[in-house]
Amino acid sequence: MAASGSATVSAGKGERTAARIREVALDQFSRLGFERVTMAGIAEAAGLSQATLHYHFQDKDQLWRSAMLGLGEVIAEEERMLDAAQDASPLAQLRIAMRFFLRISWKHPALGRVVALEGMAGGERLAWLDEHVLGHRNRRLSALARAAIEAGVLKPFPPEMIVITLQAGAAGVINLAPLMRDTFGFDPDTAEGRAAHESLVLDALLSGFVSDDQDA
Amino acid sequence: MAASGSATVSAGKGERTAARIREVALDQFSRLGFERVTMAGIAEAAGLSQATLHYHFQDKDQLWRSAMLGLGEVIAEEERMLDAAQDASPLAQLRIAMRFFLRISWKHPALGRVVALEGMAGGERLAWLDEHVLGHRNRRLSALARAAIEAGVLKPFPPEMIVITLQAGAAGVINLAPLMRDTFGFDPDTAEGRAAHESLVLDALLSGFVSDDQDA
DNA sequence: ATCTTTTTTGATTATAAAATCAACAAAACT
DNA sequence: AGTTTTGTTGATTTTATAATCAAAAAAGAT
Repeated sequence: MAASGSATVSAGKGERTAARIREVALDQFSRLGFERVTMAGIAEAAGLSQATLHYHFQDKDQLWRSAMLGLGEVIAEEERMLDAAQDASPLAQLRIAMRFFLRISWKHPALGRVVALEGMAGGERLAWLDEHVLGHRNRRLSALARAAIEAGVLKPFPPEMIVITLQAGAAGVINLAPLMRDTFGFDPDTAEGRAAHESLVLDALLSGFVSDDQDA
Repeated sequence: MAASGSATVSAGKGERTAARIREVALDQFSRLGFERVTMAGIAEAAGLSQATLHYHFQDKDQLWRSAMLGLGEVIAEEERMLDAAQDASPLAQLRIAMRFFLRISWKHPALGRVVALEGMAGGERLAWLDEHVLGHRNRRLSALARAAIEAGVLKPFPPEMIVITLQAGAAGVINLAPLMRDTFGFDPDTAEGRAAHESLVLDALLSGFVSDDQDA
């Protein structure tokens, strides 16, 4: 077990390598999906032997879960931001959430990718993600959308669909950056690209759902 | 080689089983991605032996390509529809394309899934898809968006981003139906769900990109 | 400095899936 | 009918990858 004579501050060697493994694993899992990723590939990218991975994580499944919990922390941060804005209007909170989603999605593109990958496939891994990482936050956003509809400031579509469409639309340009490069020779991941994207999401994507008699 | 004494009309036995294999393969590949799918699994679902698959298709890669060309035909149909509407305004053409995209996406959910899956991963398969299936159509839509922007009817964001956001947003509810079921207990794939979704895409998602001084 | 625990590794095993092949069956052709 | 071509299969080989393990190296404690 973790014996630490000195303070909890400096993470022992073991915890540091485990963290590095998780980081590499999250990147690869999110980009390629569970089965395209190999333990050997992660080991190589992390500069370790394959056996070391199995020392720190029982098996590939455990490593996947552990990597995903890293995303959980990012989402928890978003939720704290929403807590701080609880007095704002539902629409204002949604805008805050979307803006934050963009920021963390560019910083941790793994988030949107994982949602897309596992959200399509269904199955056990999705159920686990829903329970441990995504579900609470998505239901919270859905409740905000419902409140905004009831207040007459959002168009009356199923709030679940609105939330999913907003996220899928916002993540599209980030997730599909490889496709955009291939198809258009256009790389959205630049300073100007990100700025244009933020404006596009807030001033076009989101505003399309705002009722016509409101100001966008 | 294909020796057909009688007319080209009746596809020989070989072509019929090849078609069945392609059909099963497309469904599985799009749902699960390339590596989660096994030749044995396809063979079983098609009621054939694994060796038969290798008789009709050299290897798994060839089978994948062949299955993807099935999607190419669906897209070609969309392009013919656009050809027929060439005199309409760019915005009207985009609306037509979106409506058609929704129809085929609900009918062939493989399309959006494959785009999401390979568009994120990048690599050889994406490059192949871009060249043989997706690229032409996406660049065409992008040109329409650019024209609409120049005409002042769409907000001035990078047209490539607009096209990707529209498609990703529209496909979100379809692709992520499993997630929606897990998270919200909400199944979008019903008659009412599809109707609400079509309206959401055309009257909220797309209209968000229309300039404010235009009528949506 | 010595001992103990933690961490890492090379080599090996186990397993699952792709690919091959020789033989057999069905269809098409004369 | 007999012959050739096309299609199908069970059994086998090959290959890629997850998982294990005994031994070594490094870190930490006394």
